[in-house]
Amino acid sequence: MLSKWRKPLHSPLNLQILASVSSFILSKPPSVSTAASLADEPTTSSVAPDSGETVRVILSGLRCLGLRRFVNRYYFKNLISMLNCSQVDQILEYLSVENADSAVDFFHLLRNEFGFRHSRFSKFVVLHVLARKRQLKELRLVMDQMLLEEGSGSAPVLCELLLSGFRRWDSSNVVWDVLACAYSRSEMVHDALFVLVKMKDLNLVASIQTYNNLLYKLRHTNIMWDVYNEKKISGTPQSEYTTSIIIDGLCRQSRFQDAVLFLRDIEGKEFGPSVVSFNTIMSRSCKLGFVDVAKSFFCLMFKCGLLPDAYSYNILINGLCEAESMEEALEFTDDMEMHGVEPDIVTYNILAKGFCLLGFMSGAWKLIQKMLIKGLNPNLVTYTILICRYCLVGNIEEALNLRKEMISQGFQLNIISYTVLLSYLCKSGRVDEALQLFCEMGADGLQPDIVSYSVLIHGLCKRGDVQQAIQLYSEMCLNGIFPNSVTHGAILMGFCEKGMIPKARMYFDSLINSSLTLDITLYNIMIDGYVKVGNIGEAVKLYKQIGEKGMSPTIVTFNSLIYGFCKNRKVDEARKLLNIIKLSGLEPSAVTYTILMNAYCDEGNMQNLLELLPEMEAKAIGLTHITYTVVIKGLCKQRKLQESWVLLEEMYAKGLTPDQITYNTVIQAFCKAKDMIKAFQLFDKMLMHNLEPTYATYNILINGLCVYGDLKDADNLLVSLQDKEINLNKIAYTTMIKAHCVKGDANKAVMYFHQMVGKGFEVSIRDYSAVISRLCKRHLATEAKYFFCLMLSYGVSPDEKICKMMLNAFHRCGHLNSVFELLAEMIKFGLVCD
DNA sequence: GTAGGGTTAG
Repeated sequence: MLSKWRKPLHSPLNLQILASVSSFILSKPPSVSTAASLADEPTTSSVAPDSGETVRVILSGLRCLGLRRFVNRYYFKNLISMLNCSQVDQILEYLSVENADSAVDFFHLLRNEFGFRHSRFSKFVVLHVLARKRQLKELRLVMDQMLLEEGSGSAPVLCELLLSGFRRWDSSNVVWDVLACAYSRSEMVHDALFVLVKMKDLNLVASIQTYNNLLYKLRHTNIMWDVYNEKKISGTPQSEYTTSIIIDGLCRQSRFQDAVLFLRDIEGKEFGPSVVSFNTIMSRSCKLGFVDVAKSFFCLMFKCGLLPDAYSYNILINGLCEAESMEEALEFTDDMEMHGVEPDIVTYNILAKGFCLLGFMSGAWKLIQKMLIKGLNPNLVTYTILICRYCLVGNIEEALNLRKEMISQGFQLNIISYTVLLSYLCKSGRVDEALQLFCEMGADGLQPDIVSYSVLIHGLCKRGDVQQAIQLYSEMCLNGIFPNSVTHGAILMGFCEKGMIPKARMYFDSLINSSLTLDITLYNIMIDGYVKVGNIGEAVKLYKQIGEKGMSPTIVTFNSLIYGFCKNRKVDEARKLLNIIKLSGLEPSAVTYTILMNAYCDEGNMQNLLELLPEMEAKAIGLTHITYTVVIKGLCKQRKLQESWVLLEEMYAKGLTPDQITYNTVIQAFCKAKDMIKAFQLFDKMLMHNLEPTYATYNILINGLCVYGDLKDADNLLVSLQDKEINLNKIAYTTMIKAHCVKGDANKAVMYFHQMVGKGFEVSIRDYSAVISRLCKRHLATEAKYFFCLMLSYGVSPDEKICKMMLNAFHRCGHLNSVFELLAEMIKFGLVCD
């Protein structure tokens, strides 16, 4: 009864099963004594059927009834639910010979309806059955499921089992091959390589699909060549994808020249350059910014007798759009049509993005009209491109409206479109709205992924909510999504921003030591954390470690170090780093120069500051709005107010948008120059440009009026702001209080003090101290005493300094009773007095 | 082949 494809069963146990099974098939009921000898373990109960008997009874039932009817019988159902792994192994092994279809069905039935956890042996039995039946799709599914359960590093165990238990099974080659391929597909590349080595030992040949898959996964490493050479030796026939994967790999390894040589080398061979290979190299050329090179390859395709497909055109059009050569992109679109290749939805999306990049929203909309006329409907990508654009220019409301429109058009947003919205909500500080949207996403039935989680975790950390971020992080892990270095970077930054440097460092070390997340950005975040607290020493140590770990610093690394030296007033050291940047083959950025300029500005060294500008120009590094602000700050310091105003105008002319800090800088300078009229003109200009003034803007104006203008005007300004329900921070009030104290108007000071407390601001001993000290200086001892009592009534304990100030004032004003009262209070508070 | 996430400056 053994079929030809099947290895002979050799273990004694299997032989016994087989013996009993054949007797069973011949309709002879198995004797209890035979059954007992088949049991894995001695039966302890005389009522329950022993193991071997159960197996035989089930096999008998299956044979007589067929699976469906069998499982509907209560008796059998009950029996199945009591099966153990070894019994299932026996049943499946038998069925694989007798009735392959029912082996597979029985396997699935146990797993899906009985929640049975199959042994590796059972899984391999079914995999071999599927391989024999050439049911490759299902074979891959079962294999994927198996590897998901086995996890990384399981290859040795599985190979051992294949070798010991299935070596002579038919279709063993297919199972080995699918195993290698599944490991590769499931990102367990080392396991895939292990299987490949074992296959070579067994003289089994892997399929080209497996080789291509593995090559694809390894295309960014040198191991790619080992696999490629192995494939050549094994004699596996090439496919046209193999060459395009190699070319893609070389491009990704920044070996563009080698990729071109490889392409040239394979010309004329059986699988010479294909359209796919050309597309790959064109795509890479564009990504490297060499659109012209891509164009030459495009022409070369014709010369090689190949016709570009829609992909080729789209790649080139996309490259042209990204290089902002919109006109040429449109020309190629026409050319595409002329050559009988119809522009598809991807072409239109690429062009729409091109218009968006140039800021021509109207162009994008017109294009969509044209697309509709051609009978092509916008898809999710089209909408996402538009949402991105609205967000980028800060118009999140319009982006959210577009979401509503999408829903009304019957589109369900996918994870990517939601993540765009989440990201920009977080970036503009609207983290709570992002969390709300995140919930809506879940209600839409969308599972958040690593990117959407990371966006929110980052948003929370940036806001200082590390605790909540960690909660979300745990939730993510519980959902089976594992953090990557981007997620870790967010948490690390959260610790740094909170000033929890030792904790950040511990976290950092654990990440770096795991070597799975060796990432330069993590170094940059940690280095920046150190320099922000002034610890340039540790920052430099980490910088040195970067090289030791075989990585290279980026311009961000250097910028943070330069910032650190500047912060420690070692501007010369910082400047030296500028040369080291150039020696490391990196280019300084606008940020590099801005940090240095700011340091020179703080030193009052305008000459050095201004000398950097032509250097930037020579390197074609554009000034950012922050660079301008720093230059303006420098000019303001030199009281060159007119020039700074001119620069502000120049920014608009150059398409840069001055922000609140730019305006605050110039406004403050005009205040200091007692030119409150110009200060308020700038304030109006700011409003005209739809710039929301910050707390600092109001504080600067209030302080300006208090110190350099008329205090009454300051009172009026505060009232008018309060009338407009504009939020002010504590500094606005302390400024007013200070000014009135200095002027000696204690009543007004008291009034603002009460307003400040009424707004819920926390008032510290320092705030009381500031008021009391000013009042004491003006010999207003009674008023000072009022604030002192107020402080005690709010439960704020006095310190020695404040008491001494008051004692002096009382003495000077001859308030002897108050002196004694205060001394009594001081004793109560345990304050020593001489 | 088109859409999403991280680090630096005032």
